[in-house]
Amino acid sequence: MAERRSRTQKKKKDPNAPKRSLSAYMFFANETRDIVRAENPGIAFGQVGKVLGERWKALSDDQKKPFEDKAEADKKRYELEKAEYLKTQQQ
DNA sequence: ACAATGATTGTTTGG
DNA sequence: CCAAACAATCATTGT
Repeated sequence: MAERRSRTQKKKKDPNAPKRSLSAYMFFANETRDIVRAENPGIAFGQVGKVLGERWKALSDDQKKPFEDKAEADKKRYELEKAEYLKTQQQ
């Protein structure tokens, strides 16, 4: 159910498309990518991705908290552009 | 009002 | 530049 669209635009949604915000995983990845790659010199691209995911959940909910916190802040960012987009499109 | 959907976010490496 | 694997997201939409 709900197949993941391999990503990369596929369909249009909105005229200005405010784009949503990032996910905690993105913030976590920003830091982990450094670690994972540091511990796995020469690791393959697809492999790192998997290892990353394992690490992500490997953390305790409290550890993801800091990441969620950033995701939370990013969401606000989206809200802002969304408001602008709505305003613009309404005009 | 409620439910489901879709679209999106960022990272990794390599030709 | 783009591709998959990884996870979250969560706002928008339609009836």
